[in-house]
Amino acid sequence: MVTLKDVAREAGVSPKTVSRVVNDDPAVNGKTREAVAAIIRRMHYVPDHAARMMRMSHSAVVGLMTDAVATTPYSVDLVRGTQSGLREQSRTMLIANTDGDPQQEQEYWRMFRAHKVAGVVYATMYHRPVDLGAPDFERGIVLANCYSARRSHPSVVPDDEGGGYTQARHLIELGHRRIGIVSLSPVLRATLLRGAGYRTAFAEGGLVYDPSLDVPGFVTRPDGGEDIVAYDAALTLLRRADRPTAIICGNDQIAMQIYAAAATLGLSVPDDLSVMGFDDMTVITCTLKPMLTSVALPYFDIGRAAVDILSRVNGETEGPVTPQVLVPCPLVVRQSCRQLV
Amino acid sequence: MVTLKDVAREAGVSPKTVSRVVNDDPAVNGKTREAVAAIIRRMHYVPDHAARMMRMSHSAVVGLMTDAVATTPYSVDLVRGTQSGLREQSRTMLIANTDGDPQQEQEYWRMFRAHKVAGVVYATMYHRPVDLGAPDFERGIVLANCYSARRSHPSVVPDDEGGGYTQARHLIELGHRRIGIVSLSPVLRATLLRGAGYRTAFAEGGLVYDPSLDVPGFVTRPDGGEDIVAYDAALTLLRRADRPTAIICGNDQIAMQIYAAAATLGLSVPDDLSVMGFDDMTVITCTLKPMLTSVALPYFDIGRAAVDILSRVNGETEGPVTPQVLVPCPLVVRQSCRQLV
DNA sequence: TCAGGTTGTGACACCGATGTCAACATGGCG
DNA sequence: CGCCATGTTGACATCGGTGTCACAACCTGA
Repeated sequence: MVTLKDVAREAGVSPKTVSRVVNDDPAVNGKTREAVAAIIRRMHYVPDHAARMMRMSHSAVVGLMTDAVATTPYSVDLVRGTQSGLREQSRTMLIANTDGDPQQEQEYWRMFRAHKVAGVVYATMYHRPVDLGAPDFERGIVLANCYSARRSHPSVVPDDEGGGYTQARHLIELGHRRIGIVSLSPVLRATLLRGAGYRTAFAEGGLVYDPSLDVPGFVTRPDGGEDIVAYDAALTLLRRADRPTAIICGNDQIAMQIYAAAATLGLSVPDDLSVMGFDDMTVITCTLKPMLTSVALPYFDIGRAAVDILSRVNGETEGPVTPQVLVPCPLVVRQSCRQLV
Repeated sequence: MVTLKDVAREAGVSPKTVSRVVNDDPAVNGKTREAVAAIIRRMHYVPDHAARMMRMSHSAVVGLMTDAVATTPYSVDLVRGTQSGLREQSRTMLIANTDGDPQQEQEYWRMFRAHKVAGVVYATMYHRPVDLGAPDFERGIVLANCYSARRSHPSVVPDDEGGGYTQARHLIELGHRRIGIVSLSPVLRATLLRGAGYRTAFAEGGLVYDPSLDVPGFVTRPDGGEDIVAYDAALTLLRRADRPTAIICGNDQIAMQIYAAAATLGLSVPDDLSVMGFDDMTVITCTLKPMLTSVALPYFDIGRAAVDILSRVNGETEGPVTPQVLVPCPLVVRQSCRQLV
């Protein structure tokens, strides 16, 4: 390990002066600065994070605590967004994945304290309320994709209601009047919120909401897992005499099964049936034929926004700390929805 | 911050004794130990990671450097596996995502040095050779999903050749004699290796390898991106008079398009056509109707193995340091391949 | 009873950086 | 010429732990 002292000795100055150069302290003579900087480069000196942190009493690392988000394909973008935001602050990220186990979570809170992380982004896989207990933790905490029922921490969540509205609105604008819905599991908050969005759009467009056209595409097994039943649900919907001309899906996987059901019945997407996805998982949306129009779940932006709020909570950045940030879910138009004449 | 000294004062012992209790040093009287432990709990004392690290000169954190692996749905399992392995060693993980940018990578190497990480797992999105340059970094480095052309670091890679063999072998055992292949981009190492696996299995089964049945499902655009063309490729294959009874896919996305092509031609999977995926992305494999038989890319195991090797490289664990570990790609049988009579 | 060993504990220096404050050189001004 | 402002640098203490070594108290066996 090359240390500050080594550099100082080599440069014939005091350690403090080297420290000044490293930290861009203006109170250093130009000549001295360059001489020292040259030696730093030559010796590959890298300041010791631990020592610095000890002296400064907080670190340039932010903790990311997740239940499973970091490890499911659904929402890795949240990790990317968080990292991207941190990079701009020259910070890095310590990842803790609890798998939903409270004991692991406890451990990781201790770990974060031990590391004196500058703050924590607490993210969940599903948009849902959380109760953090009292993780005696002094620095800022921001919730991502979840929110505190007791409003104890600021949160950043996707605008599911707006997303639902966007899905329905787009189809209505294309002239669809009979629109089926194959939703996520009814227990999810997202389902509830998007439902509200559909109704608003329907009302605006003068459509009546028909509950018989609104069916779940996932069912919960007794063991807590989920089974996708969108294929069968779609078959039922599409065999009706008054079958819908368009189907709104709770996610892109459901859309995949809708495509399959349509194929089974000899219906063409989008000629006979328009399909609207949700999540915008490109692995699916860009692989389906025709490519799937979807509404993106803005995980990347959620991550970035969370980091942003975090630095405000900690007072490192100017700006108000809003208790909840709603991140919009943008429409991504591809080829699966057609204009009705 | 509660410090060691605070606890010591409260307990009426020296800081060193508290330190001993924290570190399970046996040279502490039982009574003293319990008294101190009680106070530690009461005061919520958590040892300062930075101070400890400074004194001990290495940390309990391992760096995970990735080009994009941490942030693509394909391989998050690698992150999970790494974490799982580290957890058993009571370690944690600092994540660095370079997006393939050498400058960012340079920065992150510095960052890892500054953090004195105990080692680095260097993972890539695609199975490929890498050249690390000379990241003057003293601690162990293990490559995951990639390997050093100059054999300068141990690596853990998927057994693509074995995976290809498994795909072909399974279909041959089911009685298929005409097998089409829709592969990944030919520039990928995986494509090459799996091709070798196919041939071995074909030879063993007495089949002749017919190049006209082996077509790429992805093409590289001039801008470097990739377009999936498996649908069209499959249509061509399936319109032949002597159409194959089974198709081996380079990944599960390709399989999705094969399903679509089959549906277009009125062919049923698996009655008229068996389809074999690769990767085992459950988002796809369990959503397709019928569910897709695939060969799993064992990212989780690769992550775990990498951590394992890393602790050997650093001499923390007994065991040989093998220059390259091949992790098998297991067959996951579902409903898309049928036994021919 | 005493030499020699074991156990339990504390004093102190040190890891590598930075904040504080003092010291020194320089130059301008009355 | 004396004095103060300004610019530049270094000595030293300090952050929170742990390694080293000394030391006291207690045991053991001759």
